[in-house]
Parts: sequence; C-alpha cells; structure tokens
Amino acid sequence: MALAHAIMTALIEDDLSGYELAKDFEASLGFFWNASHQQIYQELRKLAEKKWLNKREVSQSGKPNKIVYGLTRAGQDALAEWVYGTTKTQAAKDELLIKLYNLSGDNAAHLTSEISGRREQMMRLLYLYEKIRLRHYDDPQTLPTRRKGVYLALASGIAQGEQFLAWCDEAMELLATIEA
Amino acid sequence: MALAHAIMTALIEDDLSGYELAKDFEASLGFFWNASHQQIYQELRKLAEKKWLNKREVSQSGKPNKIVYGLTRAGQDALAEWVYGTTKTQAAKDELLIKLYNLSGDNAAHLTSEISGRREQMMRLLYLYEKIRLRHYDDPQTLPTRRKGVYLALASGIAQGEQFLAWCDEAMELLATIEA
DNA sequence: CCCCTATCTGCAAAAGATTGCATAACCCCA
DNA sequence: TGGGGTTATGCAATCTTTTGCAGATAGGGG
Repeated sequence: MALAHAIMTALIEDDLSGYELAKDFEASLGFFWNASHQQIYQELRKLAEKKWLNKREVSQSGKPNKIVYGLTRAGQDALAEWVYGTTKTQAAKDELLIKLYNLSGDNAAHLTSEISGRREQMMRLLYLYEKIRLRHYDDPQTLPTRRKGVYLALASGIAQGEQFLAWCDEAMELLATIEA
Repeated sequence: MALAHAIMTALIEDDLSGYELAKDFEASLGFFWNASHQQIYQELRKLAEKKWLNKREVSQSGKPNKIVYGLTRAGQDALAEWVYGTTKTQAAKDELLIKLYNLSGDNAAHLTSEISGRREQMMRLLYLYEKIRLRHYDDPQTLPTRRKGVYLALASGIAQGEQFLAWCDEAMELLATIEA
C-alpha cells in the first residue's frame, strides 16, 4: 500500500494531476519511491474510488485539460494512521552487487565501466540534491516541523550518495588490479 | 530475470537444494537480493525446465530427502552473458523516508522509535558483516579474482550500513527538538 | 500544412513478489 | 502417543510492478 500513501504524501501541500504527480515523482518524492505514470494513474483512480482523494477536471488553454486530485479528510486520516504503522525493512535489491559475485578476468573491465556509469549518474543526482538542499534546507534547525522530515530524507539521499561515490572509487581501484 | 541469475550465482561453487538456497539468501547473497522460499522453489523449477540447472534427488537419513540443483554448462553461459548486459539502476523504495515527509509533532516520537529500531537492526547486520569480513576477506588484495568481487559487495554493505547509522543519529537528534 | 514535442490520460498483458496455506519426513522429549 | 521443532517442498490467490501500446490536445518550427 505504500504507493498509495506516497501519492497522498505528495498531495499534502498541493492538489496535483496525474501528470504533475509523475513529474514530482521524478524530481522529488521519487528519489525515495519510484513509480511510473501508469502506476500513478491507476492508483489515483483507486484512491478516488475509496474517497481518499477527490477529483475535479480543470480546463486549460494551450494544453489538454487535466484532472486534479486532492486529499480528502478521510485521506488525511488514512495517511496519518499509516505513518503510525510499523515500517517494513527496506528490501535490498541490487543487480550490480550480484554481478560482482561473478567477477572474473573476462568481465572485470565491463563491470568497471558499469560502476563508472553509475558513479556518474550518482554525481548528477547529488548535484541536484545539493542544489535543493542549499536552496530550501540550508538551516534544518529553523525549518517548520514537516520540512524537517523532508530535510532528513534529503540528507539520507545525500549521505548515501556520497558513500556510494567512495565505494565506486574503492571498487574501481581494486578492479584495476585484475588481469584479463 | 535477476532472481534467476542470483540463484545461479549462488550455485557457482556448490550444488544446493531449494532449502539450502533459501538459507543462503538469508545469510549472504540475500544481503543484496531478497527472496522468499516460495519464489526460490518456483524459480528453480523454471530454471531446470530451461536446462540451465540440473536436479538430482539426494537421500538423507534423519531428514527428508532433498532435491539438489547444479549449474549446467548452458546455465554457466547464460549467467556469464547476463553479467555483460547493462544493469538497471537500483529502484529506490524506502517507506521510512516517505513517512518522514509526513513528520508532525504528533508522530515525531513514533518515527524516532522506528528509526531507533532500524538502527539496532542495522547494528546486528553490521556485526555479521564484520565477522564475515574479518574471517574471509581481511586482505582483499590477495584474494582470488571472484572473491574480490564478493568482497566489494560486502564492502558496499558495510559502508552503506555505517553511513546509515550516522544518518540515524542525525535524524534522532533533529527529531528530539520537535515538540508534540 | 505537417511533423515534432510536450501535455495529458489511460488499457492490457506479463512478470515479479507477497501471503497464506498445505504437506510430509523425521527427531526429541515428555 | 502426542506435541513441538527442523528440514524439506510446493500450490494458489492476490498484489505490485513493468512493459508495451494507444490516443487526444495543442503549440512551435520548418
């Protein structure tokens, strides 16, 4: 049920359309919970049926009309209740690490380049994170309560990302010693 | 297809039964790729049908008989080929961080205790990791090639875990400043 | 005018994962 | 003899996620 609650979380401050939510998931909440637009639209329909969200169509000029969703009182309650439940431990799933179990002279160069690609990707992500942090979360102590939570999520992403860069460096160094 | 390849990876050095594989997934490979025994048994059947694994029944005394699977030549080839493919970037999914987006005076204490629970869990895991590292991977430079890869996976787990502990501390500190 | 891109919404099939249940052999201990 | 634990394998239903496709509106550029 976490996707449903992630969507509702995204709707706490603003009402959004499915399209806007999908953008948001790419740029913010999605750092911590991926979802494709197909999943989002389907979940929105279910949530509206359950009366946790309300929907209204908004006419736009210059673009197709959109359907904007907002949290209902029932939705707010369900979300607040969900936060109190116990959280499943994160499911560890990383193909790259499994591939490393298969390390050999033959594939060492390939794995090095995969790691290097991931490293670059992470650099770009960290750049984005840092930009957001500097702009909106520079002084966590003074943030309003809810924003402190968002800050902590961001801080988690940043710390994990930086740790990942360091690991990539160690990995590439060790892989460089392997002969084909 | 990653589960299939994770299973085959576990079978590189030893032939194993479904039950033993499930244990392994709890204690080693599973650090980086979770799977339940139901998933494992089903996947084993599929892999045997594809001829990537062979199976043989082994009689045991004192326990029920077991079905032991081993990599075929075709399986080895498929696995080696898979390593060369491009790796999907890890899907980020962490309920806890989404919950933090919902931080409020009401739930701060609850989230603190969730984080504290996770911290403890991670401490236990790190203890296990360290034990393995000290026993089998103490001097990575001198390991045979494949084991170097396994070491890097382990090192990734350790670094991530340690980073997580530090984050938990920062989070709990900031959460402590929030009033109900 | 036509194509490209962006906005916007969705269906449907397949693959993957979780949950709950079921069964059975065998041991130990009371 | 019966209950509890470990080893051992699996089915079935459901839920979640991915993948591929589809179609409509509208602006801008050539």
